[in-house]
Amino acid sequence: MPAPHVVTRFAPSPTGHLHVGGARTAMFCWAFARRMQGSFVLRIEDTDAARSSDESARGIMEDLAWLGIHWDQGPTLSWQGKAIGGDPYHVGPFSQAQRVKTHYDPHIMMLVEKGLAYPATESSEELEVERKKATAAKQTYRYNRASYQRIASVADRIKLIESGEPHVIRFFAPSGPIVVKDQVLGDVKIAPGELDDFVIRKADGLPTYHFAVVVDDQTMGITHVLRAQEHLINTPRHVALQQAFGFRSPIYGHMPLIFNTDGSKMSKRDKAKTARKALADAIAKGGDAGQLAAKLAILPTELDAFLRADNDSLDTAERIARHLRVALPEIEVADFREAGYSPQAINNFLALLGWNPGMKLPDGKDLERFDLAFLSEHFSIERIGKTNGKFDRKKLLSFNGDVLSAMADDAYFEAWRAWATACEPEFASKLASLDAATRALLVGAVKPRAKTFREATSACAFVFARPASYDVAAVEKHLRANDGQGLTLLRAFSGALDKLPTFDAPTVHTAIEAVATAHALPNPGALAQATRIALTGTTVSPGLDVSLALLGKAESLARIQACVVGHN
RNA sequence: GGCCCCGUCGUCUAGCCUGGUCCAGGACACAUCCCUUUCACGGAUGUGACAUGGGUUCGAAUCCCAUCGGGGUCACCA
Repeated sequence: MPAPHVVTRFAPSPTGHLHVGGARTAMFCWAFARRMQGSFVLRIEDTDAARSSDESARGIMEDLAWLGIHWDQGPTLSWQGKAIGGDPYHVGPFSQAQRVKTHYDPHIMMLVEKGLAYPATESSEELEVERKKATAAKQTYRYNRASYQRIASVADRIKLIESGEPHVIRFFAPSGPIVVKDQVLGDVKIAPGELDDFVIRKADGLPTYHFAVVVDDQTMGITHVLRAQEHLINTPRHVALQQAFGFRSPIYGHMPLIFNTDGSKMSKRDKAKTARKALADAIAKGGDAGQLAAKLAILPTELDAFLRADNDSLDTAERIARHLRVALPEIEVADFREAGYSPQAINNFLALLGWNPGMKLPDGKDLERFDLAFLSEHFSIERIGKTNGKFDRKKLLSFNGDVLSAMADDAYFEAWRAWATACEPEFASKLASLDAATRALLVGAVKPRAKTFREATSACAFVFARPASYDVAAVEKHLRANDGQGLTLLRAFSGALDKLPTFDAPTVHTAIEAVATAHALPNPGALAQATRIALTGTTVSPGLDVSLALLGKAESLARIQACVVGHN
């Protein structure tokens, strides 16, 4: 099989979940490969042995698969009965840790033999001292090539490398200027002397990112590198290495970064921050820290440390959030997945953050809503923007609401159930137990008032559970006021409902109006609100007729009865 | 601080390359109104931006320069 003329890659390091920024990078790489009828590679950059894990590599792959961003080459993942990945061009393996002896070491030795790389024996601590000195003197630190000068011959260098004495390998940086050809930003020139002799192999024998990337991009035939702008500054190093080897440089495109709306970095620590604030508020309102710790099953000292921001434990944050019922911000793709977002909305929103099709709809409005299929036909590097973006959750939420409400009722129900099966198993079994008519009624009730599946779930929670308590202010206003008018109406309504031969929404609707008219109400509002309180404990619910029909006659009457008795 | 990147409504952006059709268009958010038995959905309307200052030009959001502002990066992390 001849190699395709366009090969892109997404190369995450498996040190956590897939970040939304990473998801966007992957999507653009995927889309460009599709558009050019090329190939898309997934490569796992696990050269940081301490922080990498197979578990997170697998999580990243699952998130990508869930988003619909499927790779043509890379580690294989079986997903919904299909296999994603594989090695059709025999360029694997796709985990860098597995390429050390076969790929990196030989290439490193080539450079050493050419005099373009050399072992260096300074310890990290020694270098740190030098760095601090330079900073104190307001100078830019650059490695001084001491080891290069000290061991001047290639033969001696090889001897040192083979001796087992601790060392790193450094690359002898070229003295000329480096130009990075970037299709998003234009040519970026780096002056001579800006590059120092960076490390290409660490003391543990693993290559650094800079080195592995260059060798892998070459050996995997990568033609286009799309990545975040934070890597721009690294690119001259990669170009310098490519030139040392005589490799052709791929075409680069550095994409703008994504931040929180307040301009801060979107990171996992945001979850800890949110939880910490909630905790501080709870304590300020008179909550006892010791009791809280006990309820959370956390050591008081631990909780205290968290509160003082001595640590950002995710586990602690999640316990606090669950207990205090606050929502932690979604940061990673997995978070959005659990919150009941649809992949299509996430892809659409992310694609628009830094790219734009630049097309108009027939009515003159901008074309903004599209899916992966559209991207695979229309994506272009030229239309990637240059300015950093802020992640506006409200817009994503709005997109998600639109995607969900555009789904046919059956499809909606199936997607909802699939989400619940993965994220809310108890609720999933409740959904599964419903008959077809009730399902349709439920979807109709919930779809327009929920922007995520999690919201849909809480919007219909009342169907599956009687009110645990009644909203005090609402009871005062809608049941007790006017000499208990609400309670009187409830009794009358209960009698009317009891006499209904059938209990579907239209029949119930007629009954509501009949009772309202009989009591000379200007509109059914007073009756409706009283009934809502009886059914849900609050004044918020789907349409009252639908809510009653959903509960059924017996359950509706029981709740009204319980409410009336409880408030006499 | 050095080096590099960027600067259009609160946010994401269209327009910029190829100056006039832009007293700058769309989307989300916000506000008001309509619909309505609540909350939503839906419909209508509105508020709101070319960072600043100089050039070039008959004409500049669009070209040039400077200033200011934001960001990235300065590891044996990626």
